Amino acid sequence: MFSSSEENYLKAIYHLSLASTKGISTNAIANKLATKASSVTDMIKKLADKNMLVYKKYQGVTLTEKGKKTAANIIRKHRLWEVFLVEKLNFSWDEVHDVAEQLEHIKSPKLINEIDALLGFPKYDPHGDPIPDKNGALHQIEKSLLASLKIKEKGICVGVNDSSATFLQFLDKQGIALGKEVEVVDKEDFDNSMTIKINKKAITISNKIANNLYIQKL
Amino acid sequence: MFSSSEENYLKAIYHLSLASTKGISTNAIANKLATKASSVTDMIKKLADKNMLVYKKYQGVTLTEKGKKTAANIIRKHRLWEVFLVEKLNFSWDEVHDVAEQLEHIKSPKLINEIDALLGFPKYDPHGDPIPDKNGALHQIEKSLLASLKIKEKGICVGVNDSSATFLQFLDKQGIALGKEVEVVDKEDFDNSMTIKINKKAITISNKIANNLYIQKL
DNA sequence: AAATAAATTTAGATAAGGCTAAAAATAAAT
DNA sequence: ATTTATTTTTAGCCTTATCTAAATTTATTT
Repeated sequence: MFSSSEENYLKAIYHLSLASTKGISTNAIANKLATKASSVTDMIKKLADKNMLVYKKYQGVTLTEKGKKTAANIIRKHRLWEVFLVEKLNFSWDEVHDVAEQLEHIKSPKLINEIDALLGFPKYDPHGDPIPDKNGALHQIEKSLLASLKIKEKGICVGVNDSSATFLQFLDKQGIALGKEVEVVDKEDFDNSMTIKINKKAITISNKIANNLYIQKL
Repeated sequence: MFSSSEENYLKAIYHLSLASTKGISTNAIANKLATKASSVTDMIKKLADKNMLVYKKYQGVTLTEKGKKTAANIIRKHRLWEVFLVEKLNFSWDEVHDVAEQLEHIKSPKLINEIDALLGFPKYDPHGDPIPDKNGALHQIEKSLLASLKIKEKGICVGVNDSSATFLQFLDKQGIALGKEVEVVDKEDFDNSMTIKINKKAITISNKIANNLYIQKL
């Protein structure tokens, strides 16, 4: 059994591993968890003792298969709870993160399996992120950043790269939601801003926005 | 904000206070929480500093109004989660306690209010215990221990005094459930066992059983 | 009322998780 | 190839929540 703190480390390392093939550095973990490098060193020693990851001094860490599976299971719980909050409890997608962050640590296999069933075994969370299955496998769909689309290309909004409340609320205000169709109308070389058509209306968004919205090309 | 540990102390003291008019002793708390008296002394000092209870050395403790309200709110969460688990997630009444013990510490007013609404604002948990309202008020119904009924008296099962899995499973096996009608057919002076009629069948139960089942007299 | 028993508190330790500051190792730059 | 900068680790300390053992207070007996 793992403490909430250990689980948070595993989750952070798992997320960092997706974006890198090399070992994950102490500093990267410290940064992700808003903690200090010295604290990370202590914890990764502990997780290495528990065979959750491989650690060689000064070389960063790599999750073992057991570590990956454990982390994926926590992420599975987090994302299933997010779906539950939105689908059953009238939470909006910008309100779910902090609560799911607590709920993911509840220990009860039956609980999460029943939640999964109640929701009809969803495959994606409210932000478009895939929900790992019971074995920890992820079925990622083909998706591109909106920023990478060329003029005239069309696609469906399928996910966000930033789940902060401010960004999500901005999308709400602009009428941008998962499942909606967008078309790139124009791109500006100077600042990489782009004009897109969504809800039959043209709106202009900055490059920062376009770099945080995932599209499935049509 | 309170730690899970602080919340558990408040809850334990609240429960003990219901069964006693005097201050709650250090030992009683230690016993309830399966911890040591010295640990209790430390914690009640901390809770006294936070104005949750009044503590005078060697004299036991009494919850303040704030302490009562805080404790009632935790119990409210516990019991609402129990109802949720039984009503929505196919848990049986002997499976809910440990999970609710974890869920009661989740911090999110919106979460528990939405759960309450989803369940239709229930007034009792699966064991027949009343759910405190948002102000911490309990609406206890009139109930008696089955052991106190005389021969020929009838009533409806409305609660249990012991929520352990073994006791609840025993009740299941005997076909005893909340809402069912029982009649005392006979009582044995020697061991205080009694024969009751339930589900149109007569069964004999020990005094220990009869002392853990609450009845609303008819 | 004094002596014994029981309950409670204090003192000192421990473990988990985190921090700061200093030391050591690795990486980058001249 | 040294020097400098950055990263990582170690060492020592803090807090929370425990515990054991000893000391103290209250309760109970004789």
